[in-house]
Amino acid sequence: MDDVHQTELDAALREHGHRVTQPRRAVWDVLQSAEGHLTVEQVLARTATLGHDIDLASVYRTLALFEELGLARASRLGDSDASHWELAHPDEHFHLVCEVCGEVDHHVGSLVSSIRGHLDEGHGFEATRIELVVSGRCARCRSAA
Amino acid sequence: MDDVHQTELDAALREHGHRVTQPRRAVWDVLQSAEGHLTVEQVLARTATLGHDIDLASVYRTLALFEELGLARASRLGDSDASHWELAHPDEHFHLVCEVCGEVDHHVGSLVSSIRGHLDEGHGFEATRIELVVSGRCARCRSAA
DNA sequence: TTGATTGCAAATGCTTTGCAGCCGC
DNA sequence: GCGGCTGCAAAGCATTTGCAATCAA
Repeated sequence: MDDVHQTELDAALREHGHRVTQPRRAVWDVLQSAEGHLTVEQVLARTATLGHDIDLASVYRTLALFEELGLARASRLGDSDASHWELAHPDEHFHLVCEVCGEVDHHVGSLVSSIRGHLDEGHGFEATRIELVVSGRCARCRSAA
Repeated sequence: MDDVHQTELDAALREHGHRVTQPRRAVWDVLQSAEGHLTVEQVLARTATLGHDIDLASVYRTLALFEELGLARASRLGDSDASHWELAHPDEHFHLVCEVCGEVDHHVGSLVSSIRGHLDEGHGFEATRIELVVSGRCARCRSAA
């Protein structure tokens, strides 16, 4: 698909002694072209659309590897049991989940990093991972009501 | 156990047309006397210690009811699959999970409400529920390293 | 009495794992 | 060729649900 992105994947895998395989390329492609969050099932479905016949277990294993390499991130959104995956964007953000329309919005801002700083200075807690999920009603659904 | 607390439970249940049953009293007792978070299995174990023989499914149903009534709250902490339950304290707080010692700390402060205000004013998003889980290393484990 | 609630057991849904064969290196 | 990866199927967990018996009101 996108050779530039594939090169990025290749480098990350090789750097840690992992092999570049077809399932890993396919999952990577899907994450690159996704506009938001995808469940594991959705990732599987999209690889199938691209003509790949990958096993569900491999998708799980691939996503776990990507997370370990810092390439992807999982979030528990809303009341769903399934994890939602996205590329690990360098900018810190959090999620706004609308309980009415179900839309998940990415909120980029200084909030997350200010939380980190606040904790480190005030309480000596070194934050490795900050997971912030806000549920409620988005502006559109509020005005529609 | 504590009659004052039981009265509180009775009122909340009756107000919504629910019955006051022995399993509900028992789960309520356990949550009251818990110093932190409990998994469903832990709640079950503690009711057993108190001499009650409750089914696991009933514990799930009871906790779900308590959440619906605003009496309890569930959180996904750390990398564990199981939900962790606690009483719904009126003050907003979030959780600091130490990846080294596993301790979960409650952090009370203005951070959560300031998040709510920020979202409402700046983006029209009405936050119903704010879930903030911070993973990292607590001060003690940092100095121990 | 009467219907909400429980216990029991089976089912569900997401995720993980064991293992033999395959493929990247 | 070697060893990491994959596909397949089965297992593992947390959680939910159907249903008959039970118990609060």
